[in-house]
Amino acid sequence: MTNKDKILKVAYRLIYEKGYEDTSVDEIISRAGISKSNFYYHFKTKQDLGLSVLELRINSYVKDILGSTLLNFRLSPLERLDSFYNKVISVHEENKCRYGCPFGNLAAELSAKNSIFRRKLEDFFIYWQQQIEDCLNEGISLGQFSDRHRPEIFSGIILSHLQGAVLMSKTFMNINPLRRGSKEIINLLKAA
Amino acid sequence: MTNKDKILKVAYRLIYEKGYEDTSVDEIISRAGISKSNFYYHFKTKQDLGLSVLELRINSYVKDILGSTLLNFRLSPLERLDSFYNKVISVHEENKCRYGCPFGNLAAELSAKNSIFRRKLEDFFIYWQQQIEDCLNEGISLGQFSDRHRPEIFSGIILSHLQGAVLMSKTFMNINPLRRGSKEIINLLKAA
DNA sequence: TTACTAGTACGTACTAGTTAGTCCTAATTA
DNA sequence: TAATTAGGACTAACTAGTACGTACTAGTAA
Repeated sequence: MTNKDKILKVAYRLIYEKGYEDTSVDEIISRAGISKSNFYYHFKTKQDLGLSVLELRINSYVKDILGSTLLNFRLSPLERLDSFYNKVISVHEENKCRYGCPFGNLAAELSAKNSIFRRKLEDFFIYWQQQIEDCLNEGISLGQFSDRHRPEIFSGIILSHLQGAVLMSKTFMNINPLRRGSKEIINLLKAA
Repeated sequence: MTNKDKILKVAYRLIYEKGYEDTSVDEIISRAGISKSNFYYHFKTKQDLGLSVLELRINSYVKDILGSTLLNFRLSPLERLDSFYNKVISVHEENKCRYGCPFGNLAAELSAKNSIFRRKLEDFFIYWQQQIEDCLNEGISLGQFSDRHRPEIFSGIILSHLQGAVLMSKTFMNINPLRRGSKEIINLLKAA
């Protein structure tokens, strides 16, 4: 593994667990076991690294989380949404609900004071919501979901609720807000 | 106005707009026009101040925001919930959606690393959700809300969604996630 | 020759928090 | 009445530590 990869790997975890500002370059290089000059050889600034880490997060989220659930087109729309919620729940349970959503955390911390991070997050949220909307649309045409809820609006509710529920689960240190909320949303969608 | 009140007033705003860690004691005393030793005369530590500010926030939120809307019992349950959403929307529009929810922000920033803040926030969120649940229960018995949604569960969805929607509105710098989401939730509740 | 790595020292700015002591008022005491 | 004491409110100067980032030397490997 190259030193650059070591930096990215360490920062990937630290920024998620402690937040961006609270993760220092000194701690990253110490944990990666490399020199500071080497850090600044690979990354122009701390923000440069932070943005790289965010892109990595997005890519691996799309591939590993969404790809096997919401974007797994071998599943039906209902199965896709359901498995997505289950996957998110199991990830947060593994972390004892401690860390919240990597994107929501960065959005809360940085979107007011750093427009570059804000725009990257905004783009990803828009993409994410669009995937939910597509799932809802297909589910409605297949008769799996009630047509009472307009996908364009309801996808926004699903994404917002997910962000808030993960935050509540983190604050309560308990998966129930996310588990119960997601279950009820699935029920709402199924209800005729 | 006493120096202690000046400190509280300045910190009240700064902690909301910039977050807790990003608000330094130096900036607080500089804006309040007092000395650092005076700060530490009135507050044992920065956290001591932060907790005082959080309590102030909670009290004034209950009094000024909830008191005139969700807890204004001269209004019907539907009017209470509707006016609550409208109030939250107008507050965030005044801030150009920049700052997010004062409680959600602190929860995202601190609940993983400071259990005192976390518990205070948890208590308030529980209280908040209970007030929503009471509103839903009364609305159902009056026939204003559909009995399809169990208040105990749906109040959690409303609170989580609100937190997430405010965060999305902050990230998008646009009130629509909150406005459209809240409107749809009201519709869901009204639907027979 | 170019890419990469280590090490060390440093600069500047900022952080929370401490120290020792001043000023003023009000109560107490001779 | 006059001296003394206690304590609240306050301050300038300081400590000790951390942050990001830079400068420079020196070395390794494809």
